[in-house]
Amino acid sequence: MKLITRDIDYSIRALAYIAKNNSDKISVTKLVKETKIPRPFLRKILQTLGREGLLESFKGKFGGFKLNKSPNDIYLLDLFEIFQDKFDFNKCIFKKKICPNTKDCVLKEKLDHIGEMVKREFGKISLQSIIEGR
Amino acid sequence: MKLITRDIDYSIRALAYIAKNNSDKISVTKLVKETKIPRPFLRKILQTLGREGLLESFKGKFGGFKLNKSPNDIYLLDLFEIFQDKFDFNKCIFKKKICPNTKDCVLKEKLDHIGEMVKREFGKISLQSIIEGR
DNA sequence: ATTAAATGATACTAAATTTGTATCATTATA
DNA sequence: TATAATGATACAAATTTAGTATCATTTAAT
Repeated sequence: MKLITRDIDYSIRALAYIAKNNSDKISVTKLVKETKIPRPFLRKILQTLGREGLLESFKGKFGGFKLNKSPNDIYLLDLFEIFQDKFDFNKCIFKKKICPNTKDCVLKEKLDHIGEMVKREFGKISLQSIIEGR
Repeated sequence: MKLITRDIDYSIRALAYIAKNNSDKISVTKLVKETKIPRPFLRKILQTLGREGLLESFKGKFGGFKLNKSPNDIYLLDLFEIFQDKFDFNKCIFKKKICPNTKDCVLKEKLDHIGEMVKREFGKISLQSIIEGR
């Protein structure tokens, strides 16, 4: 079990670099040099972050990306919701079948509760705090 | 992201059934009927739970499994440690390579902290509490 | 003794998810 | 007009999770 996937790890590295240099537009080419993230994967990730409104993108020669929000307003939770949450944080393991152990679903309640707790913590971690290392 | 894998879900269902009928030895055949868990998978899981000391096993005809501990002394954390923890809860995403963003590893610290929190919660959920539905 | 019904150990396979690649279209600047 | 960027999207590889199969050993009843 990993709390976050690689998408999110890479997103943070990229966002952190962009945030530190936010006067310029930062191209994928630059980011690849700086972060060693595989290029096409990084491109896909940045495109997603653009669509989701975290980054502003500029096409054409000398194009690139800028933050679309303050690093104080970007949270790990945002990334989690973009990249992981769609896969249902804690769906019942018996997909469309009827769970034969309905009674035991207190477990689901408990896990949901823990899931919410994790998300609350993710909601406390801002990009700014990561950049500052606090 | 799933907080627990199917191994663990199945383990709980099986353990709960065994706990409720702990005067008898319960065979895999019986458990499959009751829980609809795929037989060979369940067998593998129970063998593991045996090795790990949660279950006592009886070979031979009319053999089966019994709890080796009180349901009050079996926690979700035990199952987590048996089935998931070995895969490194929160290992750095750059495996053997040097992480090019050392500074950003405050992130790892934060995630580790959340991981510990999750485990603490797992440590509060006993088999007994699941059976009772509280 | 023999048979039936169970677990032990362990190797193998399939499915799902995660990670990463490739390509073609469009856009902006020099 | 050439170049260097992003947008969209389909595809492929690697890893992890889930599930199967098989052979050996044990136990109880007949």
